[in-house]
Amino acid sequence: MSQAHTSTEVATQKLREAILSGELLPGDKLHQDRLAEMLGISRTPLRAALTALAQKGLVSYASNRGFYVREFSFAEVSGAFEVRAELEALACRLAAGNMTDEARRHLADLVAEGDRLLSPGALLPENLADYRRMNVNFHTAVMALSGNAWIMEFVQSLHNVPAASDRVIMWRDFRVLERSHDDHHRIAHALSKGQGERAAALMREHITFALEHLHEQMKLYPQDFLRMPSFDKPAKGRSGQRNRRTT
Amino acid sequence: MSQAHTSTEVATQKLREAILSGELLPGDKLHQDRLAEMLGISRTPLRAALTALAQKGLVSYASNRGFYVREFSFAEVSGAFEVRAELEALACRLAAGNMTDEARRHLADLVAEGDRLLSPGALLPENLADYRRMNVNFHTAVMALSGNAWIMEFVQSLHNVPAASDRVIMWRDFRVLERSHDDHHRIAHALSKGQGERAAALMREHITFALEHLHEQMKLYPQDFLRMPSFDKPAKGRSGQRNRRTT
DNA sequence: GATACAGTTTTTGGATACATTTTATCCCAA
DNA sequence: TTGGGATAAAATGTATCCAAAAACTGTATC
Repeated sequence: MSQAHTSTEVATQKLREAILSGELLPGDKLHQDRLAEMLGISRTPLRAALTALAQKGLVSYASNRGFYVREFSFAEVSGAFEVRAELEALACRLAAGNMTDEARRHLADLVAEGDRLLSPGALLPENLADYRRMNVNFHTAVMALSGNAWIMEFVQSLHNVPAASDRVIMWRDFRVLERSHDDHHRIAHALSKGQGERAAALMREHITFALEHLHEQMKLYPQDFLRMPSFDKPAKGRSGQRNRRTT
Repeated sequence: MSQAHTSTEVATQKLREAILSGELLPGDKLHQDRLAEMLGISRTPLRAALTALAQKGLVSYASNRGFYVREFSFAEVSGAFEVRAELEALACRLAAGNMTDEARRHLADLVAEGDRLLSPGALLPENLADYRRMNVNFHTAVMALSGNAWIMEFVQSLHNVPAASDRVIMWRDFRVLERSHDDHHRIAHALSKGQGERAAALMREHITFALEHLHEQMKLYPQDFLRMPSFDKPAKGRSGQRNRRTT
């Protein structure tokens, strides 16, 4: 499947992965020479990749000063949820008018898969990745059904914000997980019946609740979020320089 | 005041202007050698600029095939309005809780300026630019007051879509202009009183109406939109190759 | 007359080299 | 000791050069 990709694209993808996976931490300086050598390419395609990621909001850039892994304030994370809630609610409103039998089936399948993954009464570690994928697919499916490509594009951007992503699953509290998945049930149900406003309201609540839960989790288990944006710092602080050389 | 800008940034800005002003038309091929020579820079910073603009959605890119000025379908333009309506409505809801006396005064000033510009009973050609600026400033001010930077960022992106921009003023029908400006009055009023939902509803209608009006204008004066996205074509058509060499 | 094909030309992608700016170091003076 | 400033070192921004890929052109063939 991987074919004829240009080095710039490969580098962009690798850097994106490294940032989203936490291999590169917010605030890290992105030295061009070192990174280029690590990736086995010259600085030209690397800079192209960095430029692209900067526009996409994953890295920050200052003239003559270079690129850094972007840091997000808690306000930005919180704001990302607000906007996501609104955009995905809009997606529901639009999707309700575009429902086909195939679409209904697709959503039902995703919901059923979630049921299956939660049926043991807990989210087993080996099911975490699948659940995550299912969750992403569900939200993506709704946005695709909306027929408005901007929604998908912007929500994708917001997924670059750590902790604001669908990828982040709060697996500690099973009750919360069940409730969240039940939202999916109800959203799929409402959409299938063409009830756009109802689905929109559910989706808005679904995402708003996720933010609230995230907030609580951050208070309960702050250590889980240490590798995340500068949550503890009030605004803009230079994060401690770490020596990372894990080839 | 403008100094110390890197040539990449200058090129990015110039290209953006050229595209948004219509100097470069959707579908135009962006030859690297020629553009670099025109701008008086080498291909390296030019490519950085193009890469940035590609991520921002102003130009499209295909590997080994180069950059083109992006073309938008009518569905995309229409979708841009939908999302804008939702995002700016959200901005109103949030801004209502952040109103200060200074903010109230700022909005009132902008509204008053609009009154002044419309007072002759028509939008005079020499006032067009000022009215445009006022309009942009009003919407920007509301988004800034929301305190959510994502809203501003995404709406800015949508302004890259031709005809979906605040810059585009429908000046033909003065009645419509008056009505639109009256919306500003009411939005500012509602916000000043902290009535977020009311302001949001007004803003949503304000923008939805703009789309509807655009649609009508396109039917009435199609020639005004010939230089715009491929509106007349159903989906993706190669726009006729024009020979443009107006140095 | 249209189409497929091969060779040429053009254009893009990437590597390297150079120029400019920023940052770090060190010395000296207050 | 601390501050300032000159100098050195490093990193970034840009230009140029080379390789690979695409597009173009003309010819031959059906």
